[in-house]
Amino acid sequence: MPELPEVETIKRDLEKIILGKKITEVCVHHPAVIRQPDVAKFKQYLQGAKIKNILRKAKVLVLELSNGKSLVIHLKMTGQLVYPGDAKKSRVSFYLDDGKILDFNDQRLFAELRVLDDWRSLKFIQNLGPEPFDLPLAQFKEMLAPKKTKIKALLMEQGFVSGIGNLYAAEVLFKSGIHPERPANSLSDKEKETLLKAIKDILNQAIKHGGSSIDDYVRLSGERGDYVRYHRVYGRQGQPCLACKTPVKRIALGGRGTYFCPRCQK
DNA sequence: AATGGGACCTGCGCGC
DNA sequence: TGCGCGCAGGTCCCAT
Repeated sequence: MPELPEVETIKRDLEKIILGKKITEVCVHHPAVIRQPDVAKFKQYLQGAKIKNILRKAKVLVLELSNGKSLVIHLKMTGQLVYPGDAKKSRVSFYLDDGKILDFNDQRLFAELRVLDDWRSLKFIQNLGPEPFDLPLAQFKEMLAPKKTKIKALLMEQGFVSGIGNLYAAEVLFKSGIHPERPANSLSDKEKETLLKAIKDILNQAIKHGGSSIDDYVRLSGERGDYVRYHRVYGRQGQPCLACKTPVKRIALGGRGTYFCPRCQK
């Protein structure tokens, strides 16, 4: 569930709270989430290291450490970082030199934790398309031109643009008045412009409100993200469109729940 | 090349 | 009450 705005929110929360702190001990309660290297080395590389820098690439968090290595975290769907934690239902607990715990939770065990020498060389990172905020309109138009794929599927492709998932894809298409099944190359120049603006606007607004707490996502403090209040279509099937009162429709697109207004989105 | 489906997992809410 | 089932969606992988 965490998409760009949620991960960015966590990143900013982490910067305020744990930047500069030292990891004194790592307790791995569920080894499945440790993807690289093995658990013993994972712990060894982290223990005693200071958190020197925190960054986000698409939906991935990177904690650069004083020993030159990096802790790379992909929360996937149900991953959470919580501080201060109590190590009760966490998959991994990071004990910090302030005497408190940074807990990593993940109900469904999809998340991926790695310690790497060079996070930039991770294949997933290498394959990422541009971040929407760094994307000029001319380039966006060029990128869409040869694509026949349904626009919503394309927006969610991390190699195309990075950071957008199912929820924000639905919201930006509603705001743009574009039907999720439109072939990407059928969008007019005007629509492409509207769409890129909607992407930037909505992601920015969502960051401003600390992201969207739908299922598991919470901020570092455990607080919920407030952007749910501003959702127009996501999760609202059968309810009246906030613009025209037509019931919001839900279809399956690429196996994903897709919400849209059949009247406002053409 | 693009699309669809399954796999990875678990907990929740639903209908019976 | 309790069971089985579908569903939730980020990403990879495979088949068509």
